[in-house]
Amino acid sequence: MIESTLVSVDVIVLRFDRDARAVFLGVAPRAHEPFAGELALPGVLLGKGERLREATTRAVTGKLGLAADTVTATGQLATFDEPSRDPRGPTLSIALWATADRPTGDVAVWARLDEVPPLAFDHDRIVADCRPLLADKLWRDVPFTAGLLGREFTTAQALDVTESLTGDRPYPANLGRTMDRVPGLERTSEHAAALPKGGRPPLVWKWTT
Amino acid sequence: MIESTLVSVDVIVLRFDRDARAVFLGVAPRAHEPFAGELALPGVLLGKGERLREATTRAVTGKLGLAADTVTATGQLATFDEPSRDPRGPTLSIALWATADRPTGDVAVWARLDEVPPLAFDHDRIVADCRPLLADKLWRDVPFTAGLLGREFTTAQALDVTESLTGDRPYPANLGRTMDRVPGLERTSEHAAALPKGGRPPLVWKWTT
DNA sequence: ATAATAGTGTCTTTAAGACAGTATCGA
DNA sequence: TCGATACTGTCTTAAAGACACTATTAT
Repeated sequence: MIESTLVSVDVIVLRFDRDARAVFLGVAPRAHEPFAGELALPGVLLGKGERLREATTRAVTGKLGLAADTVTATGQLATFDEPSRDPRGPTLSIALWATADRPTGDVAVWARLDEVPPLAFDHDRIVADCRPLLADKLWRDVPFTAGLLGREFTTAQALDVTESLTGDRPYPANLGRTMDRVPGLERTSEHAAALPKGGRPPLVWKWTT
Repeated sequence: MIESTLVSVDVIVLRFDRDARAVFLGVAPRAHEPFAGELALPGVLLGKGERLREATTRAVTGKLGLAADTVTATGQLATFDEPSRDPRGPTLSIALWATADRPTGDVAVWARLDEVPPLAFDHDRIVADCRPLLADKLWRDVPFTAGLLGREFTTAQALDVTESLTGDRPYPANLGRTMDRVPGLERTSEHAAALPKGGRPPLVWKWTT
């Protein structure tokens, strides 16, 4: 029998903050060596027979301290196999994404996706490599998009999320047409609450499912 | 220490047969239980510290009997974590793709991609789930496309590959414009050898790298 | 010449991008 | 009313799709 590589699961947890109008990445200082005290993606070793989905929840609750029901969706990104990525020995890292709807707990540090601080292990590289994959999922991967934006949102919020993920802000009218083509997404005639600074109250988009 | 899941690597090996004008999937009858004698994707257990690229080559040479230098490119597809996928116990399967340029050895069975026979384990599902990912790589992932088509090819061959992967055959003129936009691909003014049945000799496309 | 295959030019459709102009709120 | 925000309609550009037509070969 071949001696097997350990498999770790590292999670890119995203949360859209409606007040800050930006998408944030959840990281946490490491409790143990190596890299004790340094910020890192939440990650755990995959147990025997454990599903990736379970390990994702375990990482997000255990390492970030989020409540399990704040995780709205999860999925795969890519696998990193550089043998020297962990000083303790060769491990495979499966990068996954998760979306959270509110910042429960007090361990997590939330960093704007466009200002991610240096991270432990090869996590900088994981984030850098996965960013285009995440940007590509927006408006194409429905669970991801719905997980990030929530059940109801306005065009302005959709613009904020798009800007955080892709780095550029589309014209509202054009994004509206893109959203019209997203299956399961519906432009309602409901008005959201008016904004603090005044201005026309925006219409609400909803998922039909 | 948590007991770790075993990691296997299963490879979708693709080869374009210019005579048969179609893309073929490389599979082989299993030598041992479980599923002895049944066709399966070439797969191996990932060794400790082994790179995915090495394991891919090991699977393709060991299980399909191909010479190592027939593999023209490799890459990742997705991870399958169903715990009951292997009757011997829970294993994670990382699905990878590889392209081969000729059918060396005598173990491999080459099945047309549109007529894949039933396979062992959950390999039917792996192939089914990965087919859209493969179709998406064509003309977008340059190493994949070049690995499949080879250094030089004609428009007719590009049409054949596209049809095998996507299930529908574009108009030659339109595919030509798509190829004009592929970085590193060049429309030459060289003519390929005339065809057996007559007809105008086609022009040759080449990779500049 | 004819069958067979390859390549070119153009029209149509769809999606993305860019704006000007209009609408609706709070103060 | 004015500043601030939201929505609508239209023009432009780029890509994909669909063909009619022309070109070059073997027989």
